[in-house]
Amino acid sequence: MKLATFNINGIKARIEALSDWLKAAEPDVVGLQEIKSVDEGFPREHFEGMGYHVETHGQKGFNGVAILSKLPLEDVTRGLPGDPDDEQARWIEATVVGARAIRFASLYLPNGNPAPGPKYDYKLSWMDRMRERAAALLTTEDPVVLAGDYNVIPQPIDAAKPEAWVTDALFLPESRAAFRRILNLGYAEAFRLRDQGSGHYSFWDFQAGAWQRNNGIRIDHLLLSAQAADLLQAAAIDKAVRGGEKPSDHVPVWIDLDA
DNA sequence: ATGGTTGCCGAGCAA
Repeated sequence: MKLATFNINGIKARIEALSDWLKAAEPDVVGLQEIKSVDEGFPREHFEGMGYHVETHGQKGFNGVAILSKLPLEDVTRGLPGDPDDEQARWIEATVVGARAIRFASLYLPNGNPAPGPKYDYKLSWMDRMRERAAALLTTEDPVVLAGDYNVIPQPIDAAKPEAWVTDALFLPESRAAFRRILNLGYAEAFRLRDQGSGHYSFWDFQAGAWQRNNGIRIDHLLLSAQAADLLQAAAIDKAVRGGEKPSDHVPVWIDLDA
């Protein structure tokens, strides 16, 4: 089973690019981020026509997450628990019903810039809440896959120019420590499990020729519970998507599970 | 330091 995460940066602007990638890569399950659309505005029928079940958790103008799945989705929940006043659409969960059920989340972790400030406080408190939810998910029997735009550069090797990010919310020690605390619950970051090398990125800024200079960062991750990690066959980044027509600033990251 | 770009929508905000 091929499962992916893809921050598409606006579903309306990315219908073509996303559809082209779906046809080429044929993923079974995709977590989307930054759909930047309300649920009613999401082109659900288009992707249903391509053979996917569609579940969305959107809001007007920005944020918004979704799950596309060729297999049926059950027990869909929307929103990250822990703060009833949080109205930002950044989390959706569902159980993928295949030969083996998999609990899958699509998440859009807050950017947090500028740091320090209220946006950074929100990022860190959101990560606390995510850790609580990630811990709760480990008490179930099913393999767990937490896929999304984490807005965290885990290590210096995950940036072409780590020195340019030292004061950025994506790379501050507190952000990286909060990410490690989630891993330490018992999650493995899939790409790092398979590849210890440097120079692999999932995001290149639209500005300042970042793509042309390969000035990227790796911030899109799939976290696997032990049961999921045991099934891992492959993990990869579809870098070439960034060079396509009207690309997102992120590219898809995917895993293959023996499930 | 600044500016550089894109998408949401129709003015700035978010990234």
